[in-house]
Amino acid sequence: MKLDPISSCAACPIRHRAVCAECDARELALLAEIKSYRTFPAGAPLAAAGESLDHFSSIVAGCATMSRTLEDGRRQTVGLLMPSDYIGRPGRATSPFDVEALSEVTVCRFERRAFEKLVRELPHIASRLLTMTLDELDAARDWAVVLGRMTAREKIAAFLVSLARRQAVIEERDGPVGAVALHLPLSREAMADHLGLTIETTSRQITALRKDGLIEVPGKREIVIPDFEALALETGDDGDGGVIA
Amino acid sequence: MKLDPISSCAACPIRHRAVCAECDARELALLAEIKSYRTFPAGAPLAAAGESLDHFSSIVAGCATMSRTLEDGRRQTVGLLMPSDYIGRPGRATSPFDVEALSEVTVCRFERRAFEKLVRELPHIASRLLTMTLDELDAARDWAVVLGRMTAREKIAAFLVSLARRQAVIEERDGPVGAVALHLPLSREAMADHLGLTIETTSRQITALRKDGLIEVPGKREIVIPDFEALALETGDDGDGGVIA
DNA sequence: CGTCTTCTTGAAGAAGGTCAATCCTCGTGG
DNA sequence: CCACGAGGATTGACCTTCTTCAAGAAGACG
Repeated sequence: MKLDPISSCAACPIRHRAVCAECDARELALLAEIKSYRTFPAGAPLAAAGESLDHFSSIVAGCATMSRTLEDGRRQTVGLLMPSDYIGRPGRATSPFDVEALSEVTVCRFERRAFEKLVRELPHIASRLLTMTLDELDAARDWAVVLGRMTAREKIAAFLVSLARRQAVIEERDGPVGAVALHLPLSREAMADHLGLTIETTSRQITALRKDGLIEVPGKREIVIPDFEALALETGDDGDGGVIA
Repeated sequence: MKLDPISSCAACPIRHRAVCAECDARELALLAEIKSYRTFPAGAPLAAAGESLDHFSSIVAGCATMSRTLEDGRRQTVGLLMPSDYIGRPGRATSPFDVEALSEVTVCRFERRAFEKLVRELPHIASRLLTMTLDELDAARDWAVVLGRMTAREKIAAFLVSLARRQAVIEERDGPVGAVALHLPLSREAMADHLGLTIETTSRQITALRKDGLIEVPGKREIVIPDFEALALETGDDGDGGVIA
């Protein structure tokens, strides 16, 4: 997906969910002056743990992982970045995690210093950034429950349920009910890293869910959930604490 | 620990780290008008998942856990709240998690509506809240690495290392080096819930670390780390991505 | 001094990891 | 058009780690 570098924010697919969501026309004009688009191919690094990160970027299109790799090679993905999610933060010049494009990724970005100035001077930016960060914090804590206490089967189910919910938001549909088709933006290996499992266990549990009729697997990167509520029951979580993301 | 309800913010132990840290004298006076202190005994619930939460509270003294319990009783702690940490958020009337006092806890709190007004009208509050939330998000993501990829032994080591670091911050000392004494604010069960382990595995790994000379255990709630760096090496993380909290 | 709670230790079992072989699927080139 | 090869995915066999179930020790407290 290519975007015209000077295209209007009005046509931006993440206009109403990204860090600019609360901005008015005047503020958007200020942003447009200093924003720039950049596209990365699948597999490209968008940031590296411990390295400098000079921009604050919002994902416009595509999908990326945020992860850390331990000295001996064990990797844990700590966030799956989808359109409207951001990379970087005001007040810090290095990234604590690796960020890697899963598919071709287009970002809308600001030079760090300039963005810090925006956060200081435009309350609509600061306010939206706070809301998004609080939401991300809740999501990260929800994910800790998945990583710490769920079985392999439940982890797979929880991941598919959360992915279906996020795709619904991105495509501006209602929350998933009944039968849902899902495209997986990750390989089995990336899923395993996200779930704290091995690739073999991930594969086996997908097969098990398929044999139990809870999912169909028409292609390696395609999942059909015939009954969303039934799959959600497999997570062991009654969901009263908020949406898992 | 009891605090005078009308005591001056100037003498507050979390004055320079809490959500009010960036406020000037004039702003503190505004806060003082609407703040109230409340103390909870050990074991008391400060919030319940799915229930309404009418205040934004900062922990002044004591320690609490933030957790979720699955339908079948499995529990995962998603955050260990220490002085200066906050409970609640602007724009949301219910808590996504249970919050429970581990020791006697004193909080400084604001009625939710009043706090939302503060966030809107005092940029120093909004800015500090954003910084704290971004830090919490990094910490939650760091913890995901512990939960998802570390062994039981590494989890215990990572927890003790992170606790030592946080205690140093709270007591306004330098970061831990060499020999460090540590008071555990949690029971073995609470530690297990935090680490995604059983209480038995937690106990066994503490014993193993003791037998290996990496820690001493003078009391059930007391740990001495004779060589902080040696224990940090047991976490398998080289720490280049930021402090684990 | 008993009783309750918390912690520790032991033995057995299960879940998931490791190692290894095989299978797709798709792109390439003969 | 079809054989070949490479990368990812699946499956199988075995093994390690952690959990489960059970019993006992150590404090804390009336």
